Amino acid sequence: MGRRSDHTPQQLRDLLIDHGHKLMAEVGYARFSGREVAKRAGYSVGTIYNVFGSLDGLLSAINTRTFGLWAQHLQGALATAGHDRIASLVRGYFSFALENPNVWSAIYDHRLPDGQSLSPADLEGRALLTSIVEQEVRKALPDTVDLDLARYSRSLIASVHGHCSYVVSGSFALLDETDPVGSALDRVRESLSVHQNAQ
Amino acid sequence: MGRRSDHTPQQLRDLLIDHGHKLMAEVGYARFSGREVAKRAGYSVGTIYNVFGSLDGLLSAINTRTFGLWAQHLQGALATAGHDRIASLVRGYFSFALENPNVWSAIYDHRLPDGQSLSPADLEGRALLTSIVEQEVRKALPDTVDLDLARYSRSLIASVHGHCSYVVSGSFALLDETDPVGSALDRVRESLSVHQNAQ
DNA sequence: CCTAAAAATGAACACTGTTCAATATAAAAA
DNA sequence: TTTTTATATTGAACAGTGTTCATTTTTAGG
Repeated sequence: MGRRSDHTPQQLRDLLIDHGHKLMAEVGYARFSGREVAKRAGYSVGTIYNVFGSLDGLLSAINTRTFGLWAQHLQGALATAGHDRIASLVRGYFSFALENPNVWSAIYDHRLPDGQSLSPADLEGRALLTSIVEQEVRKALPDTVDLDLARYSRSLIASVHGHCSYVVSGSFALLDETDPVGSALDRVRESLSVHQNAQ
Repeated sequence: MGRRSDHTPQQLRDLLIDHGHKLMAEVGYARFSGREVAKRAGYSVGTIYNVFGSLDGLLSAINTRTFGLWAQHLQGALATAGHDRIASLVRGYFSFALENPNVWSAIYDHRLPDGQSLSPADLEGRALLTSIVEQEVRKALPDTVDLDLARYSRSLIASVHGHCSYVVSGSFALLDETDPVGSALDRVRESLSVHQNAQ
């Protein structure tokens, strides 16, 4: 076959990402299969390579979609937040991961081969999440604070991420950790308080 | 063949873990192969299943060995530490990961199938690391501090872990993060300072 | 209607994890 | 010493994987 008229190139791209994302949510990174994605989309294996160049390309696109959903989730949490927006942010970070463990984990499970890096489109699709956090961190600190806010925000994200990844991977379950979200939030608050009170 | 006399059961176990750990260091989790481990050890595929029950069993054992080496690395760092033992600990955490990225990442890449959990032997082999940190955190705080030190130590580990995993996975490289170890240490110090000064 | 360009295919290849009947070996019994 | 028994080891078989690419099908333009 060739040049079927049932999908434009863009539609085909989206279709494969749709089915890929669903499959990832169902079975997780370890059981993910490119062949299965093609089958579900009604195309054959080779099409993935025509459209994305490689399986890594599809996986990157799937994960970029997850970043988008995650950013939406955070914006939803902030929209209904009270005065403590930082708490809403941290809770939103965790709740997305816990509600979507397979696609969330896939973000960190997938690593590009040495030398390769994400496409500009993928990078752009993932930047929103960081910028949301940075905006809230800025609001939480006095204008006079002497900090590289981009760097500092990424560091806070890293702290929360560490807690979250222990929860999702199950390392914390074993240790009877009852409130990992609370611990993460405590660490963030401690750091913010240091910089709020600095002169 | 059967009952070869060139290795005792324990020696065979260790031999497979040796070669498995080396292969993991060379190629990383994604390219790891049980067949290849067996071949290098001079045995056939089935032997892995005889000895470890499953490939997950071998992978768990390999990762437990990594935990052991990591704990040794931290003890080495503490042995030559000056007055700032917390800094040595955080730097040791990072330097092990950066010097052994493949085996370090494999700890988090490998996840047991749903319902399965680590053997008691594996759990015990991994506990040392946490206990080393807990001991140092205890030393860094006044005896009067009102904290669950086990929980609190795990939370600090999670914070450092988050920074470290961003470095090893390359997420931070992209963002021109020049000093992730410094950021991690800053967050730890901020938290400790809050509890050192509390009354 | 014909042709040229492009999209879609799927067989082929080299790998993977896992199982398990068959086999080779060592230790125990005769 | 020979025979038997128990068990450690094997590797073919199976069902899957990612990746390539010559072949085929379809569409669009002349």
